[in-house]
Amino acid sequence: MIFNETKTHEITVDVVIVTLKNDALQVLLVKRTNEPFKDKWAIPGGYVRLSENLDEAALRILKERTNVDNIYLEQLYTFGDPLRYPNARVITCAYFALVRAEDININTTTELGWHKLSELPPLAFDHKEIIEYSMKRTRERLELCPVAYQLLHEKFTLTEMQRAYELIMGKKLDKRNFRKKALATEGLIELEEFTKSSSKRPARLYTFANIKLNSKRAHFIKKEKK
Amino acid sequence: MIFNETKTHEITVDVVIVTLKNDALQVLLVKRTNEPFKDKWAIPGGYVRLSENLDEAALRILKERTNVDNIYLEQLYTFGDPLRYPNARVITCAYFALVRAEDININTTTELGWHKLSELPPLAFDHKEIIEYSMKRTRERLELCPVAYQLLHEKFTLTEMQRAYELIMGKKLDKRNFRKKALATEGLIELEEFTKSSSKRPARLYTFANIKLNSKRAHFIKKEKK
DNA sequence: GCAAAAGTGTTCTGTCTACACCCATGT
DNA sequence: ACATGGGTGTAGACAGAACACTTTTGC
Repeated sequence: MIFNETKTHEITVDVVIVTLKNDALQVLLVKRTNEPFKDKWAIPGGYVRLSENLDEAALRILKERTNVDNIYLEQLYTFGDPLRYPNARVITCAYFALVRAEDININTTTELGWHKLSELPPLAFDHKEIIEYSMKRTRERLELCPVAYQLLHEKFTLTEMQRAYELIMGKKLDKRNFRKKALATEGLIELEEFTKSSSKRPARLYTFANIKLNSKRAHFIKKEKK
Repeated sequence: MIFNETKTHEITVDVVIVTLKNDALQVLLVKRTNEPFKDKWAIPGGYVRLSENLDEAALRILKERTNVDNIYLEQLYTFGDPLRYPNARVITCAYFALVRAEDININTTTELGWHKLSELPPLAFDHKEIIEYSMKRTRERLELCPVAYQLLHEKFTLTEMQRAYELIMGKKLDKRNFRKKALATEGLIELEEFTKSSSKRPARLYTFANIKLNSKRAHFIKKEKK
């Protein structure tokens, strides 16, 4: 270890929290009340405490902002450009979480709220880059395992699940192919319940068992009828 | 930003440098001369300078230790357990590099040298975990694009390439299937040169064009005979 | 009875796997 | 001539893509 000029480095954790709301992917942003970037929007973040590891810091910050825990949360990437933070050297470890809109109980105010990914306001720091990178990684991840269920209600229809996939992947999917693949996904449980929609044919509801999300590939296991 | 207890955080970059040498994957280690972990081996690392970003820090440290540049280098993961570094809070951003043994010109001494991944000495800090994680990620990556060529000479035989894959993946591969896939890989160039081996049938040599390594998948493009 | 979303199979194409023999060279 | 590694093809299984009509309900 040769150099010793680290005294003014600081390290933060920033968390990209994405949900599905009003048929759009939305990210939780806070409006900054101080310089730098006063009045710009930013993803929630905070300093890492000495007593906690990075995962714990991300979970704590997420909990503080959204009151959500026990969710899919992944370290994304560490951003350390010297100029990313004006007048200081702040290195940030970015985390990413997909959450159910219904699990979140925040008072959305003028300083805290959901913003559609397609209509982002001006963002502080390099947070636009962090959000874009997180969606890229989510797309790659979604091809390997069905993380999108984190966005859905506990019970959901296949059409809702398909819509979540389409929003993340940014393209339309074939209904029959999607359902074939979805039904073969490990952990998907077919319920004997149906939507009681205001009109239209009722749709069967499904739920997800707790499955390992880091499985190499969504495996194809036939489920038996009850 | 709520907390402000970061004064004693320090941030380093550690680089896992792997090469192929004597028919084995080997990692470059330095012997620590100071406490903590005096006389244990460690992967090369150093403090991030205020003026450089994390990639630059990793490249600089790699250059200092190995005199190699212009290589495949990827940020792996940031390790920030409070107890990973005794008596200090040092968060490290781990990088990973595959290098050609022939490109490296280090004086291997009792304090610096290659160690087989299969016979690692006792390591300092959490460096064993970092090395294991880096190999796991390399395996995943290798399924998507032919990064193993970074380990090979500029001109190589398909058997050499296959051996590199087998060492990384940790399993035997079928010769005919491997060659079929390798020959279809984008960027592979078939040369009109052959090994002049001491005995045995000469083997055709190949080389790699500079290709984008982050392509989604090794594409299959037929190459024409010269 | 009609509007609207739910639900359902087959064909085709391409990739992956498994597998055994002949070839070219040096000695 | 033989030992050694170099080099080649095919058949079967499986996954992904394309594609259209019937069913069920509320109104």
